[in-house]
Amino acid sequence: MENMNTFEMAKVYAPKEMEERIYKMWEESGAFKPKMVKGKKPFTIVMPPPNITGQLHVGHALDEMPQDVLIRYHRMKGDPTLWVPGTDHAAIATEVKVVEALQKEGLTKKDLGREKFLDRVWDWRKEYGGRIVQQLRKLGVSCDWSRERFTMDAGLSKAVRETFVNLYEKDLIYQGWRMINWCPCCKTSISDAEVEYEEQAGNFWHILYPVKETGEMIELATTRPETMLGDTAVAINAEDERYKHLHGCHVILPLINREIPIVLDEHADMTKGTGVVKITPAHDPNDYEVGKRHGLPMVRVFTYDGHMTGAAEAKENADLIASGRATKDEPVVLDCGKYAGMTTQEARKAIVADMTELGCLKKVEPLTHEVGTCYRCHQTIEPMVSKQWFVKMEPLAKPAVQVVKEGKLRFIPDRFEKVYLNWMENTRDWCISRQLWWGHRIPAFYCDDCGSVHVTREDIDKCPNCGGKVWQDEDVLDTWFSSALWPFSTLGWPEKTEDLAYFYPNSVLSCGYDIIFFWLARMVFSGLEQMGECPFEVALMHGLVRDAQGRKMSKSLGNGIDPLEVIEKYGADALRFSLEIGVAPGSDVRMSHEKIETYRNFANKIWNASRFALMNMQGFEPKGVPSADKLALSDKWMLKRFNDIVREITNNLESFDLGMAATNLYDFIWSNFCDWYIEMAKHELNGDDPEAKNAAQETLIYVLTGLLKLLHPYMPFITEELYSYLPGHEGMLITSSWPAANPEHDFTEDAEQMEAVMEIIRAARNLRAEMKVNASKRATLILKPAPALEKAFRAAEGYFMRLAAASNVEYLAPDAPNPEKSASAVTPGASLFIPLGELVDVDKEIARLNKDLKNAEGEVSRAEGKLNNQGFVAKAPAALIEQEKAKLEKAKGLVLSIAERIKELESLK
RNA sequence: GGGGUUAUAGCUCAGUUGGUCAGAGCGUUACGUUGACAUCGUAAAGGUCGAUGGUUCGAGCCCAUUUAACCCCACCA
Repeated sequence: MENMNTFEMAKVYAPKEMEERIYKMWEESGAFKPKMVKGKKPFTIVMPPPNITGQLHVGHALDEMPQDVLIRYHRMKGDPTLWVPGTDHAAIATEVKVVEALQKEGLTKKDLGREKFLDRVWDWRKEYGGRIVQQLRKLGVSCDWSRERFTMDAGLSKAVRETFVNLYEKDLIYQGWRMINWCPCCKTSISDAEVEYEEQAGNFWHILYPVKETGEMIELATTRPETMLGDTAVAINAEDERYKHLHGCHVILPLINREIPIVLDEHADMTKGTGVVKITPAHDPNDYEVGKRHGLPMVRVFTYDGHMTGAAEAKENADLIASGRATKDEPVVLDCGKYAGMTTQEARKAIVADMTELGCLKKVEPLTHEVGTCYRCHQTIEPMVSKQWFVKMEPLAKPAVQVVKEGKLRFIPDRFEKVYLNWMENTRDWCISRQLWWGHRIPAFYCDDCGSVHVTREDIDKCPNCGGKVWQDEDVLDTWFSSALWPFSTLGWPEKTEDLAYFYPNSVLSCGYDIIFFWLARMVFSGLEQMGECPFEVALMHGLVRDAQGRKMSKSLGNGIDPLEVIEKYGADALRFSLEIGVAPGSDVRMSHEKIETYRNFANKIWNASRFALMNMQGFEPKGVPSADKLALSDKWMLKRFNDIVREITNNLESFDLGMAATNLYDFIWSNFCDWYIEMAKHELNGDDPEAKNAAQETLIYVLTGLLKLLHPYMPFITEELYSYLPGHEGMLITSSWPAANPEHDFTEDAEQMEAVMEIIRAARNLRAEMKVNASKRATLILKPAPALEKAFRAAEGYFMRLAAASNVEYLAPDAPNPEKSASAVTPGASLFIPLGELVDVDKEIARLNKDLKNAEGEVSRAEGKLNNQGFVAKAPAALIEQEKAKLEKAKGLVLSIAERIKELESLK
């Protein structure tokens, strides 16, 4: 490919035109597909599948970044690298969207019926499901789209079914009546993990129940008076002296005059309130347990859509019991009479009013308490007793705890290990059935004739026992049940595919810490159970995106950042970099347009640095690696520093310090490469020594090529584009090889000399700035160098002239008198003088030098203190002591030189 | 109630196993357009690393106590 004429390169980097073109080139070239090599360890990540309902938001961008960085790094390293993308059917979220769409047409789910409704969801999916996947491409994700999966596609549905049947056969899935979390808004059960607790203002209602045997009133407190109609006991503690006389007595429930027993139970805490607690087994998890201990009846008073039950529900329930299809575990439904049909909130008001009228309300005490809400719709959760399917967690959790304790699964940062273990060690059975239509239908078939239940891999229509007609369970599975299988279901399981054998277990799983319980934990035990191996070795956690003030981004606050808009304006690379740079693993990221702009500017910097390099390549044929003999001091310094940064970035990536690697790259490219090296190289490039020029060209291209490679995982588009312009490039950057440090370029000594030169340049600039010398006014730079460095300084004259505005450089012997009327400074490598004639004010000169002297003296006393400390000398490592000694010598020398200079100036006064 | 995170320059944050008189970006100030880049350059100002005590020759980093903010988990009637 011919080198691009640099005149065609725009002065300003314009991402918009190139990103789409480059992405298309990558995708069509097959660069995203792994090169499977037998015996070579692959690097695999599965992408957390975004919901098909999703619109790309900046949280997705943050989610993809660490993955794409690692994937691109490993691909360049030469590992067989696979990143599997896909989408999640998102049972509730999607169903809600489609129901809403129907509502606009005046239709309900029931109007359509199950089959037609599902057709509508698939239509919806066809229309919108691909949207998020197209949007992800704009971020530059380099996943293998040919392996894209969907949690509801045929293969994954098979995996779900296989898993369900496996667990059922092992007795790890069971069906039963249990206390579950019910969302009256979504009208489905949800798992414990899906309940979010919110602090809410509420009341403590102190109410009075009359005791039948003694006629006295006992006081108890409740936060939910509307549940009292479902009370089937009152509990006191057996040890409670206050109530010993009530053992065996009963109370008459006001409002409905139901007689219920007073039971003795440890749940009643003597130290809390009055020590008396009402027991509503059908609507409170604690009371449910108490009820089971005492064989109390369960009375349900709420409907599944959040109203008080009435005659209709009660009759239905009675019929069910009469038909024998209800079990003893099923609550009896109460006709709540005058309260029937009220919402629970309305009932609360009415019941409190009626109790007040009866004189049964003693007092109301305001309090704030944690209320469970649904993570989807944020409505209050009602605990209900309901027949559901559960995964038995204890046997599954055990190995999932083990793998972490044995270090087979490592969390980054490791504090999340504790979060994970705490959950895994205490988790309760997982309620997996959902009263929805969109999702994987539970493969359980019921025979009404013989009452048997059959869980099968293939659908059946006849009862295997009696040949009677069977019907399938109406419910579907929790959407997380299918995503729990993602690391192996996407590779073809339960089929024994080549992909599965090669890419399982995965290498890394990266996700936000907010889905550790929903997803990560469940993948671990599912992988262990179905595959016998932990699904990944490393769990790399990231945080949440916040706005500039640290608030969560939300629609209501309007503080969101639209990634598509940002990409349009600043480019995907700028967005990507701003999400990664300086972010410690697992911590939240603040985002703002200003921040993204900063890294757009960085992209522009690289663009222009490359433009500069290309402008200076006329007639240049790169040989690949610069050889030592013709290299200038600055070239050697650059090559040495490049070695350093290659090692540093590689180490950082290996240890998952992605934010650190980005910071290092930013600093290195801007400061070392652009501000220093390019500026110095201009001397050779514009000089009349063709060999020196060639060496600078060689170095410039070598280092620039390497830097583009190092930066590529973070800023894939601009680096790919620039790489294509470089002389000597081959193929695409995305599939090029990761740079390695070249030991022949470890020019340590030359680099030190260069640093001494740089120090003089800084000092000279400082002097000029302080003396307010116009930048365009050149002046003689007089050096009194340390003898060992004079040669290096003479070689660096061009840099002094170019970077320190020196008109010429003169040298003084160590014992020569210092020039008069000069601004001066002292560096370890040399004293420098800039004769500025009348501009020099001796008093100011002395003042400034005194400041420097003070600093140097401070350093001397610090180093001396250290070296005089017996403990330090005895215990510190030898290298450190040597270093300290060297520093002391240096500082002492400085003190002497500065003091001498001051003395000299004093005498001039 | 249990667990966790954070506290470093005006703002946002780095600082990897304790060892170069504490770093960056933005902001501020002063200069500056000499053909890569004003989406830029040069220089400067600015911090007793939340507080107290301890371990150590040596602490921003380790330990204890403490203050403040935030987060997660938990069935507190």
